Amino acid sequence: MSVKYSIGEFSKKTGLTIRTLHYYDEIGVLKPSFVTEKGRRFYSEQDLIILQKIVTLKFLGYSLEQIKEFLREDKWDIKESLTIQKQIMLEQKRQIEDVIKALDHALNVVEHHGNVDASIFMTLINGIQMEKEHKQFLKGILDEQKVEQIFSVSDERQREIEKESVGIMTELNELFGSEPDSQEVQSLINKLVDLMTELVGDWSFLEDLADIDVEGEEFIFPSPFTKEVEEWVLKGIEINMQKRGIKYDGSPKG
Amino acid sequence: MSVKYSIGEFSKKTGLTIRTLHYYDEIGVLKPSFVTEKGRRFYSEQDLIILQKIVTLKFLGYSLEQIKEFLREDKWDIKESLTIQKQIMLEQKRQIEDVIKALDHALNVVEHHGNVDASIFMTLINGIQMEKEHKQFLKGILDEQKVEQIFSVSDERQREIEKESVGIMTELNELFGSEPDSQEVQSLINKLVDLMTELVGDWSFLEDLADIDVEGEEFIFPSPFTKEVEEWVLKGIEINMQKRGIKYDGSPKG
DNA sequence: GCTTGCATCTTACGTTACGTTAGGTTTTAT
DNA sequence: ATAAAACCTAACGTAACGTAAGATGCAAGC
Repeated sequence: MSVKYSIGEFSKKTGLTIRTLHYYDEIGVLKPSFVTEKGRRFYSEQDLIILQKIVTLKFLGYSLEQIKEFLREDKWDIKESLTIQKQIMLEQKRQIEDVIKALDHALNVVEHHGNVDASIFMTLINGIQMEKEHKQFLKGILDEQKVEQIFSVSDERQREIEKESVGIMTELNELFGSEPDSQEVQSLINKLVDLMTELVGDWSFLEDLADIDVEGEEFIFPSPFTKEVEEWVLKGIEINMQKRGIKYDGSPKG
Repeated sequence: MSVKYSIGEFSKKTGLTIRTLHYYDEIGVLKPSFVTEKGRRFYSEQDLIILQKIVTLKFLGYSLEQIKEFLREDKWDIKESLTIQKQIMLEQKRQIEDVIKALDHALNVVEHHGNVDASIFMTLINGIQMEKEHKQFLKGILDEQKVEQIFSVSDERQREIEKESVGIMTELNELFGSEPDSQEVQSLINKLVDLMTELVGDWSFLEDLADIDVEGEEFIFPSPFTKEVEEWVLKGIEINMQKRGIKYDGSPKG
C-alpha cells in the first residue's frame, strides 16, 4: 500500500496541525489508513483525497459531524443540502449586514460628536437594531402602507437626523435642572420633536399603540436618559405638545 | 430601593433565559442588585438599563468579556472600538460571501446535471474557494496584468464553463477504459482544454510555474478523478496536445 | 401545621473544533 | 550508545450558554 506520509509530513502537506489530524482520527472523520503497533499514524494518497473533501466541505460551513455522514454514504442529496446551507449562510450574511449598518451609523455619530454619553449611544444602536423587528411589529398593528411610509426616510437623511438628535439629547442632558418651559429647553425639544416627526411620519400611531396590551414587553424602547432626566424631559415635551395644541400624556400608564 | 423583579419576572421582561442571567451573575457582567440570605436574586430598574447595554453591545458582536470591561470603565475609546469591530465584521462578511458564491455556483451545476460525482464536485468548489488565494499566489509569480487578464471572464460565462466542464468530466469518467486516442475521448478532451483555456487565458504560465519549487504544496489542486482515471485522462491530454503541436509533459515530476 | 406545587437554588456535564501544555515513548541521527 | 526529533496519550481550556438532577424556598389551600 501507499502509506507514504507520517503525521508530520501529512500535516505540512495539508496545512492542518497535527492536533487537528489527531482530532479527526478521534472523532472518526479521517482515520489514517495505517497505524503501527506502537500507535504511529501513517497516511496514504487516498487519505489526502478524503481530507481534501473534508476541507472543502468545512469551507462550505458544514460541521464535522455532517461531513462525517456525507463521507459515510455518498448518497446524500447534494442539491437539498446545498440549498439549505445557502439559506443558512444568507441569513448569517443578513445579520452581519445589520450589525455593520449599526456600527456604521454609530461611527457616523461618534465621528461628528466625539465620545457620546453611553445611554444615548445605546439608544441609537438600539434604534437601528430594532428597526426590522419594530417594523415587523408595527405591520401587525397598522396598515402596511403607513408603516412603509414611516420608514421611508433616506439613509443619508437618517444619518443626519441621528447626528442632530444625539446632539440635542446631549445638550438636554447638560441642561437638566433648568426650567422645562424655558426658551432654551423648549427650543431643543422643538427640534427633537421635529426630527422624530420626520423620522416616523407623525406620532398618531402612538395612540393606536397605547391600546395594545404589550404585557411587560416595554423592554423594546430603552431610554437615552436617566430616570430623573427622563421625567424632566417628558415634562418639557408635555409643555411643548400643549403649545402645539396636541394632547400628549407622557405619564406612565397605571 | 427598587428591587422589583424576581429572576423569573426579569427573565420574562428581558427575554433572556434564567440560565443566562445566572451566567451573567457568575461571570460578573451583571450581578443582581439584591440577593436574599438564602440566595434568591432580585433585580432593579437600574439592572434593566445595564442589561439593555449588554444586549446592545452583544448585538454589535462584542464578547461578554469585552462588555464587562466596557461597563467597568466608561472611558473606553468608543470610536476606536467601533472601527475595529467594523473591520472584523466586514471580514466576516467577505468570508460568508465567498461561501455563498461557492454554494451558488455549485447549485448552478447541480441543478443542471443532477447529482454529480463527489470528486468532481469537490474540484469545482475548490476552484472557487481557491480563486482568491490562487490569484494572490499567481501575482507573486506573474505580472499583475496577466493575472487580471486570466481571471477576466464574466461570472455568467464562468457558470457556463463550470457546467460544461462538469459534464465533460462526468462523461470522461464513464468512458474510462476506452482508448485515449479514440474519436470520442479526444473530442471531449478537446472541449475541456478549450474551456480551460478560455478560463485561464492560455496555459503557458504553467511552464513558468513548473520552475517554481512549491515544496510539497501540491495540495492546492485536487483532482476530479481517481488515480487511474487521472492517468488515463492525462494520456488523452498528452495526445491532444501533440495534435495541437504543443509540448506538454503530464508525467509527474521526479 | 401540613402538604402541594411552583419558583428558585447550586452543581456539573454537554456543546464545537480544536490549542495548549505535560509527561512519557519511539524513531532517527550521530 | 546517546541525544535530538518526532510522536504518543491524557487532560484541561475556550464561549456562551442548554440541559438535567437533586435540593430548598415560599405562598396557598386544607
